[in-house]
Amino acid sequence: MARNIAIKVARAEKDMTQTALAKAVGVSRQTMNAIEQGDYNPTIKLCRAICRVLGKTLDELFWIDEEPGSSDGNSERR
Amino acid sequence: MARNIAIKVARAEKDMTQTALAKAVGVSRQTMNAIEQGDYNPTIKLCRAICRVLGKTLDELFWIDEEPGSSDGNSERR
DNA sequence: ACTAATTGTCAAGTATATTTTACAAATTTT
DNA sequence: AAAATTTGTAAAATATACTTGACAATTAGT
Repeated sequence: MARNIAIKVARAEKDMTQTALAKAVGVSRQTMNAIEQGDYNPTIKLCRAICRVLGKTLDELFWIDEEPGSSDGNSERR
Repeated sequence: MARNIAIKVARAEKDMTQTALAKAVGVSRQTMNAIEQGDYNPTIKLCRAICRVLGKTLDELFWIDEEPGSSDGNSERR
């Protein structure tokens, strides 16, 4: 997939470790790591939890970062 | 959980049936229905697909609509 | 009122998100 | 440069998202 750098940045802003974020969000450290690594496809419930802890919106943390197919680098949506 | 009315509305705006949306998004009709019904917790990948087809953002379709716990009616976030 | 289409729901199965344990890189601290 | 913390990765087990098939309830069309 594609690595989620937005989370890494937001985490850095809050000075949290992956382990800390994982705990705050109620999920295993490996799961958090895998998400940042882009190795999968979390549940929206988990995404919301991450957003709440990091103080970001879904669009900020989970929009772009993957879904091939569209192929052109257009950043338009809606 | 809580019914997702935003999707129902957005679907109406596009004059699409649940079946049509399900097909457009590559998922079964029952799954789309269950999501509108709030009976679960889709994958973010699926949420993105729905947003693309309906021309809405993640925040517009998938933010509020559940997560108990907070209990007060405060709509603040971030 | 009748018919057809759409929506709500259930049960059993399959696919995949998430956990646990465990270890090797890499980074930070002393 | 050694020790300690953090991060990347893997395999096996468990929980849950999603499918398929089938049927009742509701809504829209005639």
